[in-house]
Amino acid sequence: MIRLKKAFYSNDDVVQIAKDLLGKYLFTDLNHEGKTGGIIVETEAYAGVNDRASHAYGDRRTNRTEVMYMEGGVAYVYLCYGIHSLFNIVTNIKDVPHAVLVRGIKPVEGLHIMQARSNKKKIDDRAGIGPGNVSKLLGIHFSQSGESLIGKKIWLEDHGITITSDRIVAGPRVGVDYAGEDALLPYRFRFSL
DNA sequence: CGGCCGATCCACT
DNA sequence: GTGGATCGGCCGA
Repeated sequence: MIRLKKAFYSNDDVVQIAKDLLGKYLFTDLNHEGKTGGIIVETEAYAGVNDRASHAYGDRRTNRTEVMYMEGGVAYVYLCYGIHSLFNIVTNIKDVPHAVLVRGIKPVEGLHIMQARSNKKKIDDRAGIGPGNVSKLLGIHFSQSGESLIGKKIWLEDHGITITSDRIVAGPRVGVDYAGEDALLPYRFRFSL
């Protein structure tokens, strides 16, 4: 297994990164609660200032979105619907606000810890589907926006799983109807185990 | 300062 | 299939 390094995140093709992230392992080890993680099974790419679905559309620099303008390899986490923290992986170079939303994981590591964090009866392969659920199981909170993905709290690993393009299903992103034509872009990627 | 709304989830019908 | 929960961020005044 190899920890993903800076170079992986600094690539300028956010759509390619969103596809490459499928099959990678996402781990957290927060507040000494123990290591938790799973395999990324669904992602969405958000392509910066020209993407109407992105929070950074039109070069909107605010306190919240400033994290997306950091050099690739940090977490952009924000509150959605007043309840859910959504976890994104910031990519590209400094001042180019690209990001990939992690929409689903297959739980693998620290299942009992995830169980305690969730309201679910059982942590199965479906428990990590949905971006709100990803953060909930991993213990990620929007206050952790800006956290490095090269550190010891949140990180990604390559375990040699390769998802060939014929196994990847692409489609339009979820919940972005307001984005006009950009809502139709096939920037959502999934695969089945 | 007030009002609107969202990259969602879950319980309930 | 549907509607309620719930609150920070953004924008206009």
